[in-house]
Amino acid sequence: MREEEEANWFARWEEQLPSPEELMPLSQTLITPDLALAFDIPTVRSNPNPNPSLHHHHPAPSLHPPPPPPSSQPPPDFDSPDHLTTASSGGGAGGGGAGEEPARTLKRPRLVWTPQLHKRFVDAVAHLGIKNAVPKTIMQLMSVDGLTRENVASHLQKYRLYLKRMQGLSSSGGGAGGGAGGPISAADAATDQLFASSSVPHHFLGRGPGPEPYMPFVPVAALQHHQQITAAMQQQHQQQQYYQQRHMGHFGSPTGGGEGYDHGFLARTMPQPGMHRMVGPVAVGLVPPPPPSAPSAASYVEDLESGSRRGGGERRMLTLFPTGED
DNA sequence: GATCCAATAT
DNA sequence: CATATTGGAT
Repeated sequence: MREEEEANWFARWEEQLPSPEELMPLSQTLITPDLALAFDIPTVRSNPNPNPSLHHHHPAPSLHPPPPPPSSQPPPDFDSPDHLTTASSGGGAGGGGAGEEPARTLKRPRLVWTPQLHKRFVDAVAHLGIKNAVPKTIMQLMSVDGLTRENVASHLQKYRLYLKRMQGLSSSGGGAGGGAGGPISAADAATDQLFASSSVPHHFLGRGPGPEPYMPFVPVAALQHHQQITAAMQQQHQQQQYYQQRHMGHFGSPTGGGEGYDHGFLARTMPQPGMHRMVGPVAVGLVPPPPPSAPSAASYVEDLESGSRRGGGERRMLTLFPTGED
């Protein structure tokens, strides 16, 4: 019964995990020093990112915004491509960038909730239970560096609306896609793309207060590290995407086949075949405080997927959703 | 004071 | 439309 369901859930979960190959392909290569410096993330989220023994490539974009002490220069981050409009800073400039003052007055670019991020979000909420799923907690569980409570709060707000909407809708189609392929698939309005694509934990709907159903435990793998996701990572891509979206209708995706865009970055590490792919919560030194009646497992952790799936024909935004649900 | 939440602004 | 920001309430 319920256990079975959960078991399935788990199974599916694993299936969704990205394969080692998809793991960290690009990523930091695009991070510009500017960007790195630009991120002045005040939050005290830990990010001891031990950085896996990556190849020569530099440590992950752990854009740890170390409070730039006055006497500090941008780390010699190897040469990186410029661009990435971080803003217009200065005026002009162009060229080079120049002013290096870390500008505390920098504003971070809008966070873009990619399916990957959203998934983390949903999983976190699911594991926390509606009760404990408040921005702060969610944020902590997500362990995404750079993510702020406000970011989560905002998204949560929308997410709740989505759930609510879904509650009232059970089978009648209102109009949108008309077809109901399932209880919730009806919602394919452009609005829900993100949400619709992600699996909504059943207990969410129609569920009020009450003890949480308990999610499957997650053995806290004391495994090594997995790359910590940083909002910055997302942001990089986000920026590009956002930019392109705004300025170009679609991406230059070769119709028909040319993929040409698979960022499967944001990966999780630990390809150990045959072993469960659970990773420990990144924040090893900062495990979220056990909420009053928190779900047993403090670390649920989950995966990230590569967002490259264009089925052939669909002209949705690029990082639409991959999860090939059943 | 912190944080949640809903509303509102960009 | 998706996020950010603000304001009121807890």
